Amino acid sequence: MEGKFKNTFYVTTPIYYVNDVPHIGHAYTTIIADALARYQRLCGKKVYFLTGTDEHGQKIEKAAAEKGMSPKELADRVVVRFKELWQKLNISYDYFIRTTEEFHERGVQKIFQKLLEKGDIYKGKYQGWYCVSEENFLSEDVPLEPDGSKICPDCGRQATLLEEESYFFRLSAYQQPLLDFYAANPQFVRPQSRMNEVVSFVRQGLKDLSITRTTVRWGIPVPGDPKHTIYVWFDALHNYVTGAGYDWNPELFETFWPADVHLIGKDILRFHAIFWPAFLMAAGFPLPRTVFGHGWWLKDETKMSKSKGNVLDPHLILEKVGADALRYFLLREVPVGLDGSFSHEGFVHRVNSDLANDLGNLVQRTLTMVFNYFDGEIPVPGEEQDSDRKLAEHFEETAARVYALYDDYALSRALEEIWVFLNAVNKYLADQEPWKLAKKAEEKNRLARILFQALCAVRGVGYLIYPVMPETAEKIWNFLGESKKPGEVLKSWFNFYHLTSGNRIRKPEALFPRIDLMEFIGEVEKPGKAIESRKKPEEKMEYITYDEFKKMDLRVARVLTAERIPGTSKLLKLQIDLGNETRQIVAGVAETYSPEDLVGKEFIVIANLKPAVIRGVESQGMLLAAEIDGKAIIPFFDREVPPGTKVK
RNA sequence: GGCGGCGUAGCUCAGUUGGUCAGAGCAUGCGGCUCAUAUCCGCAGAGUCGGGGGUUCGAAUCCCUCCGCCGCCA
Repeated sequence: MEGKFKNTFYVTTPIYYVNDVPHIGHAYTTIIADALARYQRLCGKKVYFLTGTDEHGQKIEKAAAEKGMSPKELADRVVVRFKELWQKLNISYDYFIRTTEEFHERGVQKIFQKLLEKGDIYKGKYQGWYCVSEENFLSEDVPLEPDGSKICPDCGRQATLLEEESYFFRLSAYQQPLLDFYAANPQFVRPQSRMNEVVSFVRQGLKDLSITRTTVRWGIPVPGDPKHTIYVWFDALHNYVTGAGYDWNPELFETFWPADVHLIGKDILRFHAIFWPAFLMAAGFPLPRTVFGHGWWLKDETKMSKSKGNVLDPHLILEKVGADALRYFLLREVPVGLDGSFSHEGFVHRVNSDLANDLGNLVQRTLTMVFNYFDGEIPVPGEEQDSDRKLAEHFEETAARVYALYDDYALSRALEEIWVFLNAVNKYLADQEPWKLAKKAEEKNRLARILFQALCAVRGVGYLIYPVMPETAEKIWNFLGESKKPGEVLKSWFNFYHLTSGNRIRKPEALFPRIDLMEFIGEVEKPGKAIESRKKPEEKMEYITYDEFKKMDLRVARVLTAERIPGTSKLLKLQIDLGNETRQIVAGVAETYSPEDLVGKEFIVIANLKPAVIRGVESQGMLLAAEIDGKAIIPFFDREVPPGTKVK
C-alpha cells in the first residue's frame, strides 16, 4: 500500500488464556514471533513485539473458584509461569500485556462506546445454546440431540439454553467490505489455504455477533450498563491496539499500528481473520497486514491434550538441551502453517545431525585447527584463490536467499538454505585438506587463507542463525573473539570478510553435545521429574520477616454450618464462629470432606485476608490446608480450643 | 452433503506457465579422509509420479472418472 520503505515492524502473538499453564504450543507461536522480531531488528527496523495474557471470562472465573482463588490471583500466578518460560526461551518481547490492566479495560470500553454511538453495536435479545466450557453460544445449525438438548461440537459437553439481553456487533454489515478487503489483500491471511477457507466462510453470509454477556461477571463492564460484561473475545482481540498504545500512548500507537503480522494458531483463525478486521473497520482503524495461522504440534502423530496426558512440557526439554535446540527444531522441522509431529526420536535425530554434527562439529574443527596451527590467533590470510572466492560467493547468495525467506516468514526454508551452505563449508575443508598443508612449512600462507576463509564462514553462519538461535550465534561470535554480538550488527553492515587477523579466538566448547536417545527419553519422560521441575519456581524459599508474619491474623474457627455450592465439585460454603463474630468463607475442600464432616470441627483461618467473591459467594477468609494431588487436607487440633483464639 | 486441498523412491517432501522433471533430505550399502562432537566428504540402489480413460508430437504437470486421505463449512 505505502510505496515508501516502512521502518517499523509490529508483531504479535495471541494473548494466552490463563486457565492453562504454558505448553509447547504457546512456546511455538512465541518462538516464531521472536525469530521474526529479531530478524527485523537486524534489518534496522524499530520493532514492537507484543505478547501477553487473556485473563477475563467465565472459564477463568470457574478455574479460579475451583482452586479457591480469585480470578486475578489465578492470573497473577499463571502470568509468572509464562514470563519464566519466555525468559528461558530468550523471547525478546517488548511488552507483555494483561487484559486486566487498567488502560486495556478503558481502551476496550472506549471503543465499545464509539461503536455503540456509531450504531455498529446495538442492544437486542439473544437466545441460544451456550457452552460454558467454550464460552460460546453454539452455532444455530448444531442439531438437537434426542433429549432436546444440544452438545457443544467443540468440546463435546452439554450446552445450556440461555436467553439474555445482549449487545450485538453489526457483523452482517461488513460482509462485503471484508470480501473486498480480502480481494485487495490476498496476503492478509496466510497460508493461502486458510485464506480460501475464510473467504468461503464469509461468502456464506455473516450474522450479527453477540458481544456481551450477563452471565459472566469476570469481564469488562459495558460502559453505562454494568450488568453486561464484554464478551471475552471482543475484549481480548483489542489487546493488539491497546497493547500498542491506543488511548494511552499516542506516539507508540502512531508508530506501530497497524500490526505487520498477527501470529496465531489455526484454531483461532475466524476471530482474527473475520471478526477482528470487522471490528477495526467499524472503529476506523487501519487493518493489520497479515494474519498468519500456523499448524499444530502433534505428539507422535496424535493431538496433544490434557486428557491424554501427552502434552509436552517445554521445561524438560529446555533443561536437557537448552533453548536454541528447541527453537531450532520447532522452526526447522515444519514450515509455518503445517502441522508437525513431535517425537523424541525425531527431535534427537535432528538435533544430533544438524546441530551437533553439521554446525557444532564444523565450529569445533575449524577453531581447533586455528589453535593447533596458529596458536589460537586469527591468521593473516594468503592470496585468495578461486575455491575461496566461490565459498564467499556462495555465502553471499545464501545470505540473500535467507533474508528473502525470513522476510517472507519462511523460517524453515531459511534454515534449510543455511544448512546447504554449512555442508559446503564442510566440503570446502574436505577438499582443501588443511591438515595436510599444516605439515608443510611452505604452505603456511595457503593454510592461513583456508582457515581464515572457514572462520569467516563460521562467523557468517553465526550471523544468519541469530534470529532463530540467538544464544548459539553469540557463543560462536564470542569464540571468534568478536567484540560485538551478532544482534548488534545491522544486516546492511554485515560483511563476510569483517574478521580481524591477529585477534585471539577462545577455546571452543561443544556447542551441542550429541544426545543419547535412550538417556534423553529417560530424562524427559520420567514422570516424577515433570512435577519436580514444575514445582521448583514456586517452592524456592523466600524469607519474610517476623513483622510480615505478624500481619497475618490467624485464628481458630469452629464450623457452624456447611453446604455445597451448587455446580461446583470442590467448593463448600461455611459459616464459621470466630469467637466474637460469625463469618462466611468459601473453601475448596469438598473433594475430601463432606459438609457433615466439618460441622463442629475446628481449624485455622486467615481472618484478615481480603474478602473475595468466588462463584458468586463472598468469602471472608481462608482456611489453611495441605494440598495433595489437588485435594485438601485440613489440619485439626488434638483438643478443643475456644473459637477466635489467635494462632502464632 | 457443499467448497478447497492432497495422494511422487522405505520415510518426509520439492517439482514455476505440459517437452533433460523423474528430484532433495533422511534411512540403507560401499568407498575416502583424520582437523573435528564415532564427526566430515564422495559414490550407489530401488519409484509404471493413487487406479482407469482422454487431450497432445509429447503429461507427474491439462480434462473426465473412480479409490483413499486431510481441512473448512454444513
